[in-house]
Amino acid sequence: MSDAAAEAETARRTPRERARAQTIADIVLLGRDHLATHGAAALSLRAVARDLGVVSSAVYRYVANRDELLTLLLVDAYGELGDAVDKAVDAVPSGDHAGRFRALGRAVRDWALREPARYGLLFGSPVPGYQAPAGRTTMPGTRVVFRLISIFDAAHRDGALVPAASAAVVPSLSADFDAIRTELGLAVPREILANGALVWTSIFGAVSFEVFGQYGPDTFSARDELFEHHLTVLAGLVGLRSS
Amino acid sequence: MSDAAAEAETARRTPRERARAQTIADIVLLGRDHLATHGAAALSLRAVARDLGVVSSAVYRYVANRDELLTLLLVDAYGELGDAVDKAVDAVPSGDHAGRFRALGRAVRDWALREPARYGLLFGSPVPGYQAPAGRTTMPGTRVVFRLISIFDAAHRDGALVPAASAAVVPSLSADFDAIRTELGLAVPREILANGALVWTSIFGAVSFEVFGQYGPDTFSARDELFEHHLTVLAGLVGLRSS
DNA sequence: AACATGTCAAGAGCGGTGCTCTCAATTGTT
DNA sequence: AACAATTGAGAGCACCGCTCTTGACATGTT
Repeated sequence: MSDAAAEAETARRTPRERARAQTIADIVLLGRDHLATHGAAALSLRAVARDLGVVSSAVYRYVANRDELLTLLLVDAYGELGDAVDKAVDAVPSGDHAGRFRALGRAVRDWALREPARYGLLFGSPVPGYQAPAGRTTMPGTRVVFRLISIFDAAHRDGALVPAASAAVVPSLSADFDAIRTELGLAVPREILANGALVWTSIFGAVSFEVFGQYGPDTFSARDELFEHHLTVLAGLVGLRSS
Repeated sequence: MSDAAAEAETARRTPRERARAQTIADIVLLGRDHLATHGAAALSLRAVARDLGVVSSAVYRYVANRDELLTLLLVDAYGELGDAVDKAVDAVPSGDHAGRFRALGRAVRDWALREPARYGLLFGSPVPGYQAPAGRTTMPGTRVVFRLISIFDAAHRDGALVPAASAAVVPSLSADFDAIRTELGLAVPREILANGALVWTSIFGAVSFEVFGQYGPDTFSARDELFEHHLTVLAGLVGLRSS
């Protein structure tokens, strides 16, 4: 056991620390509820304190300020989305790359529709005055996109990507994608990666429109089918033949 | 002149009404500034009153409540975005359909990057507790998408859409798109329309990622080129050959 | 010119928010 | 049992949205 782990273990041992960790966990849980029902911008420490059965100033013993709670909820939501995506993707055989892609897209959409307020916290307009601490949020925040890229890369290594007539990538963009390729050790060519970036943002564009109510209430009655159709088209953009 | 217009003209005539309209316009202007700097959720009537040089309760003479001001700002922003898009599209010859499509996409992105907070109000997470009155917002809110569709339709009528191997549209979706086609009097086939819906959401997905800071600060240095590349790919989805 | 009407800004006040500080009580440790 | 760390409570500050009342002002009519 490492020193840090041992220290953490010791810290967990004392009843004080255990109680403290439990209280923080409760606060996050209550904050999650409050966030889901009232939205991110309306998240109120006082309301959390009320639900916790404690006076407002007491929660500051456990959470530095509102931004800190927001950060906790952010990593909490990122983690849950990442878990949902991983579970959905892992349920599809590793050889079925198109199936895994579709599973990822569906998992994102399903989670977003189930948790609209938390999705809004992650991918909606930034909370005014709040800047997410990169050190604590980039890691959980990049899980899903890394998973998506790994699907593309695995498909490419398996020779499962049909070479499509993809648009050429201008030199300045090539530098960006080449940097990503070397950093992540990818074999997939940069043209696919460039289209993959569009696929990535397009999934969230479609999901955001649905979650944020940009489609009118009546324009689309077959929203599941619409999203499935979009997934099919997007899969084609990277050369994934639908299974 | 219609009765309503005559009535409006008469109402405008009285100095009282003129002053009142001017005050409301000032409030919207100040609210726009406040929105741009502090975000939608932090929009404060008191702050607007301060900037107006008036006590807080006085603004309620002109604007019913915070939601009312939000609605005014919403239609104001929709109008400005629509104007920017129309201007950009009209600057391209009507026969250059691909050029008009790209102009639309660029106009949306440019406006969004110029006005991130107002863009967030239109296309970001909904403001908690606020429900936009459909009767006043759907009309200005659908200008851009109608313009996009009209570009697709004009290109189709000109025979400028190269028939691509587009995915088949399932029956339940066909009903939705056929309803749109008849309602708007479109000649473009539903397969193109289905891909056009994806193009529509994808543009906003890409723009939202950029405006809301979902790309890390370092992942893409050539963002203009990335968006141009995405436009090229998206144009191909509806069979628009880039000019 | 005098009056009645309509409109306005101002102020007080309600309950809510984030956050800080002090003080007393509880708790775990020794 | 005594000590020290930790905790909750309460008061308080400045801000918010919103309502109501009051007094001043301008307007249009008589």
